[in-house]
Amino acid sequence: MDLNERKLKILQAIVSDFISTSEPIGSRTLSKRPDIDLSPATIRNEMSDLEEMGYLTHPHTSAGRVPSDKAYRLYVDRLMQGSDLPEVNKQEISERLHKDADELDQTVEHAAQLLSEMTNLVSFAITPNRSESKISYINFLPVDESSVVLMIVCEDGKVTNSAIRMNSPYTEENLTLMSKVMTHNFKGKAVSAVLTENITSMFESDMQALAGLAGSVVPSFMKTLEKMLNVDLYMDGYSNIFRLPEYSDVSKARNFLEAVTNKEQFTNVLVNRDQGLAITIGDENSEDLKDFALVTADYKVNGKLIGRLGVIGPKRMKYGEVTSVIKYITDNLSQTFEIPAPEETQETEPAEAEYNDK
Amino acid sequence: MDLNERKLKILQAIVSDFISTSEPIGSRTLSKRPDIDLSPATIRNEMSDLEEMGYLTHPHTSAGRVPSDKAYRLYVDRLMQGSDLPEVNKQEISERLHKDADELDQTVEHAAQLLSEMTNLVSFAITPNRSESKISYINFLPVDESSVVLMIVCEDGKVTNSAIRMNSPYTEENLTLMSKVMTHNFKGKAVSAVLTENITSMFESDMQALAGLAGSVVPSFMKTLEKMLNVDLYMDGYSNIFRLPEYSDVSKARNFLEAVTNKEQFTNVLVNRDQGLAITIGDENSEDLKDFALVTADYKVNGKLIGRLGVIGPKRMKYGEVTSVIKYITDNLSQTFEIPAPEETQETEPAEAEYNDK
DNA sequence: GTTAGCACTCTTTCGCTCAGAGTGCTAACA
DNA sequence: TGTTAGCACTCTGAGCGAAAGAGTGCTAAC
Repeated sequence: MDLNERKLKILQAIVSDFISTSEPIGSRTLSKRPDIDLSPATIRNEMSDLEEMGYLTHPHTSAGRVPSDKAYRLYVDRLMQGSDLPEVNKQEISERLHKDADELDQTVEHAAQLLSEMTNLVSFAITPNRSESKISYINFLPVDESSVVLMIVCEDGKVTNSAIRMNSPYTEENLTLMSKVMTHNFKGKAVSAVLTENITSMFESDMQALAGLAGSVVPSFMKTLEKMLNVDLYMDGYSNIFRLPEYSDVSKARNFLEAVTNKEQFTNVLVNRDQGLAITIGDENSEDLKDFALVTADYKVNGKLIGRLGVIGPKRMKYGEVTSVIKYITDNLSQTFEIPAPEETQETEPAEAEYNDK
Repeated sequence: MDLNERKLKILQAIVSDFISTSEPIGSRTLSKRPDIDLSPATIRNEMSDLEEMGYLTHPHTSAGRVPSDKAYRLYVDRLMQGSDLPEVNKQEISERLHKDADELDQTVEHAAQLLSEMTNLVSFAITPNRSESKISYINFLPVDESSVVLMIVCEDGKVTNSAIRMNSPYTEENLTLMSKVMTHNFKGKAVSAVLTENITSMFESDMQALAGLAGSVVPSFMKTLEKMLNVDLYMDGYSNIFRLPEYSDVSKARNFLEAVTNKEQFTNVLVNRDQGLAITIGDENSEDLKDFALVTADYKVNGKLIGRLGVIGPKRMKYGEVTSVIKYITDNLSQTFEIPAPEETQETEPAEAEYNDK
């Protein structure tokens, strides 16, 4: 038995109808669609075939058909038409992303908010692992007698800092020296590379005076590097899911929330997805997410992967709309932060003028 | 009619029974309690009085009594016995908070996690507004030709940084100069004070060369200061609420989630609470939180308010347990980060030894 | 002042029926 | 041979009434 044109047409109709209604689709309903000119009986035969082939299931004998995970996959790969985003939405996205677009992190949060609003699903954003970021410099700054701040600046401009409590007194000169020694040793190296080095041995060859500081500083330094390997997860729109009929059962809603608020586990899932636009449906996901579908896309700046944005929701998701919103937003993000773009930035002109004046 | 001893006893029994069962309490149930030696009929009379006085309500004629907000308030103020935390729990709290206790922010997140686990409620933590933090120094650091990082260090050791995209080329010397000028002007001043100053005018009297930089830098500086006024909100345990029978109705659960995930609004509520241990119940809260109870407590370091931790849940909350957990955790947090405490910190001894070796 | 008794109310649950939706199969049709 | 009409059958879900259970309020007696 093969998937001929007619079967595909019926399958497509079932999937898209089910996506919008979340009700099992019966043969009579389908036969009324203008694009399907077949009698209910014929449709029933085809449905029966499709069920045998694993594309449809039956909640119970006298219910209509429901798409299987396999059907969603086929739908996404071959059947759905990628809806083009209405111009109004495009405009709204652009406007809301450009307003306050000076800080990447904040803009990404706005993007996630926007995404959950426009899709009515739960959205998320992660920053990539920074293990391959190169260190630009390292600075220790005095705070008070017993604490200093460690600051690590990467070549990509990302700054990480953490407070260090000192076990022994320090002088500002020692701190400066420490900063210089460490910067000298680690500048240009990737975070992951530094983490595997034997740092303490480094200080033996260096100044004796620093050894005292090193006792307090090195463990904190290592911890801070490890902290840089963490992926930040931002989520939005939790309550959206409760508007969907499939979660009118509280225990289902709770399962969803539990899967999704287990940050560590969920982050792990997100980190390990394919790059670019990735859609996973039902059993393509890990066990705890097998009732859901995820759509993610990456945004890049100057070709470098910066982060990942996406949504999670029920398998009967408007894949076409969702992917086009996500793609539009990630593309927009990428453009906004593209660096070699010294075009017509109107606001800056006064500043330039001021500068040239003097 | 006054609240005599017997009425109080009955009221206490009703509130505490209702807290643990969430079922309306009938006169017969109460009469079976060993500590209440009255017939159902007598209890009914008292209940009727208590209802008239506004402490109890009736879901319908043939249902038992349910405490009103007023009753919860009385219960919290006068009737409940503050349960002392079992030693096991105390130990667990101490252990889990001290593990990895070098970074305050992270420890606070752990504390909130712990809190939601132990209370089975939704927990949250906020950092205080830093408008009165004093600036210690300001630093501009080069990243690449077109971007620099602005770093503001406060006297309390908190560091805020943001990326600035430069509209015009800069030299490292200029950056350093800029850092010095700004540090000189703002050191020791509170963030809120700096925000009201006319910064641009400051530069007129300063170096001409800096004016060019100022065009890019000053707006970002102001934005960063504003960012410092933001209060961070961390939340945990969303899914706990779905285990409670009162949220078996999805629409109620959704209302809860919506009230609580509206970060801006919810943060606002949390910021404006009384200091110290604060309990607000039902209509003591704002309209959108009128079905819930909140318990919050502050943690301080060296007498200075550092942050606030708490839970939100149904009004029938185990106030005794919850407050003792929260108090124990906040006290513990305060102690952990108390600075002039160079006592027996065992973990640091190896480091010290290492130091003495050399 | 307390209590037993009783009529009354309201909710919840259970079983039942019935309508509706949909299927699968068979037989007829083009 | 593929398509369709017809029909028996299945299953769900809504609606209904009865009955059980919980609890009250009132009255009258202790």
